[in-house]
Amino acid sequence: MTRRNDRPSIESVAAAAGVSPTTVSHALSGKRAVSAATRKRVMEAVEQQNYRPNMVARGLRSRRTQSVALLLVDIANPYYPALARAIHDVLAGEGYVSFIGNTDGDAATERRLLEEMVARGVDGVVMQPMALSAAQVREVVGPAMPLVITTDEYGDIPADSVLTDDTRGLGEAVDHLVRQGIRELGFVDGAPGTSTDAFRLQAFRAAVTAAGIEVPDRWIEHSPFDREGGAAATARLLAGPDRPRAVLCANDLIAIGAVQAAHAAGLRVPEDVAIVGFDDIETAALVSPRLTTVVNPAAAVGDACARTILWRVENGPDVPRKRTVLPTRLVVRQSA
Amino acid sequence: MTRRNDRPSIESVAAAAGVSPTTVSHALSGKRAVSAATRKRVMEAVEQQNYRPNMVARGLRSRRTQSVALLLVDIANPYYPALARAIHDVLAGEGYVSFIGNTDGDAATERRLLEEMVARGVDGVVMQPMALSAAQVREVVGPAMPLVITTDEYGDIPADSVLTDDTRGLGEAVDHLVRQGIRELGFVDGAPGTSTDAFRLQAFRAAVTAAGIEVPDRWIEHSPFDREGGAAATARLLAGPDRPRAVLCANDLIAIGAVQAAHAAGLRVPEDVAIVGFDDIETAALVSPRLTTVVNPAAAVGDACARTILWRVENGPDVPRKRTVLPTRLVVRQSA
DNA sequence: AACCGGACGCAAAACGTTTTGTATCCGCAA
DNA sequence: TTGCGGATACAAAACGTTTTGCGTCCGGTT
Repeated sequence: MTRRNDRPSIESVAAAAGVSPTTVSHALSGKRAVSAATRKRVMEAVEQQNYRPNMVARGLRSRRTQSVALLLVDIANPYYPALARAIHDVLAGEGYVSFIGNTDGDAATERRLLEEMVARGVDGVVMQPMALSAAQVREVVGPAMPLVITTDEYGDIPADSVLTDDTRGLGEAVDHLVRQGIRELGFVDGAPGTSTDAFRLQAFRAAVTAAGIEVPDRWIEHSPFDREGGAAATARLLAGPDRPRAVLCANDLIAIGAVQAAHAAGLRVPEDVAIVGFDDIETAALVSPRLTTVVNPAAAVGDACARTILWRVENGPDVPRKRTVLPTRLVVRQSA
Repeated sequence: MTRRNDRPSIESVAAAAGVSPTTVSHALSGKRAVSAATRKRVMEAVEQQNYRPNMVARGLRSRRTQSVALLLVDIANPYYPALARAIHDVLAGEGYVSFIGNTDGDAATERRLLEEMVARGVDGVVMQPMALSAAQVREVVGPAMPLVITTDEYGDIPADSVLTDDTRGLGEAVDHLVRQGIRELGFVDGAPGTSTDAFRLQAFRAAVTAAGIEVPDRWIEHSPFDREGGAAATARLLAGPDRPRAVLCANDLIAIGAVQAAHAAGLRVPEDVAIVGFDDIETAALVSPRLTTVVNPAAAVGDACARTILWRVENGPDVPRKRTVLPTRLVVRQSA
């Protein structure tokens, strides 16, 4: 009596090939030598029964699940899909499979999702922590878990990281504006308390300082990372009697809102106020005026994350930490 | 000597609580009665050791992994993130975790990813098959696997399904055009051979027939589901001496390309040629002219997929199949 | 007093692999 | 001839749970 609705097991393959399960395992994994003739018989049995090893059993015994967790703030945010896609592609190429989770930048959710992933025995975690510090993340995943994070922090980060050099692209943007004689710059940052935002604002400050420009605090606004927020924040920025001649934004959605706010205020873009975005999501090239923006190389970031996690899985926790920083650059279109 | 770097096991919890592992399991799962006093001791031990059950061991024994696979064509396509997000949200609320995979609409990839997921013991699969038929998908996942698919087929589908009533929204679009006296309609369909495309074209034909309109074959074009393809296909459509007065598109990216092609041909939108999209991705409301389009309720689809898969997991393979069809509707903006 | 059934807890098997220790065989060198 | 080492294969343990079959205890009924 065969078990109903069941996939072939290593045992059934072994029986068909006239060998022990051990030998099948070795024939498939190559961990120990198996004679060519035996291997051939095994492979035929595998083929004929269409055997695929049960990965959960394998995972239990070998402590490798061939899976990694991808924990993003919000997959629906237009920046992430390209990143997720790139990660998925290189992982899939190596036989890994991806879990995905949306944290919403909430500490409790970040923690819960991390625990859920650890409990499932993922081989590694790629995460964009917002509420938790890298150290806190490290604590919940344990000291040996391969971990790459995409947000920067001061000091030593107990994980591998892949980052973007936001200051560089923002510097190009500031230069671009200055060359047009524009020195009155505003900035609409993301919501405070998130970690990206602090660093993007900091990058702006660095870029601006490098250009020898002073930006008054009243020209720095905060907004959620979406269009509505960007419109509202920009409206505030433009309401005062001395308004900036250009506003740089922490992401493209905010920038698109900024353009709308400028239009609503009867201002022309870029003639009256120049707007520059950040990320270069697909929409940026499609809105009107087409958005001048700093390109954040999402696919390259994803690619680097995936390669880094695989490298760490391969090499274990003791090899020194890797920190990858990818350049950003300005793409000039119409809005500035 | 404790094992190095190891999480607490059910055994260590049992020891701390002074009971057997069996009792801990029952205390946690509630499968058998445990006295209040014992349960309390167990819970305290769990708390104190911060015990989380190893899901891969649990999965091996119980054959439930609390995970589902989400197999989409391409997460980077702007329509999918909202869908993925909705699915993720309801699943996460029930303690499930999501695998994600991009099939690219390729038969071999669809098959490989499905097998990979099955091997990992997912509790269910939500998939948008493009190259494989539902029957083929069913065959690789086995007869008992909960399966919901989001593409329609003729005849009986061996899976639960959640679909959109594309004909309805397209009908609204046709009516909208007819009311403006426009009866010369073109259609830019997706790439032939994919399953969505066939059904969207069919929906267009149904809508058009219902309105008593005849559409000549030369006004029907095919294109990949992206902007470049849409522009090229529309250029072909508008090149002839008798061009349609309106072109409906199989998705918004194609429609955005169509607008560009119209502009490139020196035509005004919508005065010379009206353009209507499909999906209502976020970009649709941001391009210029703002796109009139059929809204495809991605979040609602995702929500329904997730609820359906959970329902099926709950109820087993024997309860009758469920088929959910969600309405689509026209949103009128500027392009038509 | 004997019986019964429910509540409670434990031991052992099972899930499907990988891993490790060991046995056998064979050829070749001493 | 003996001894030895490599090649090959197998048996058994292990991974960390859930599940199942029993046993014991207890209170209430006959």
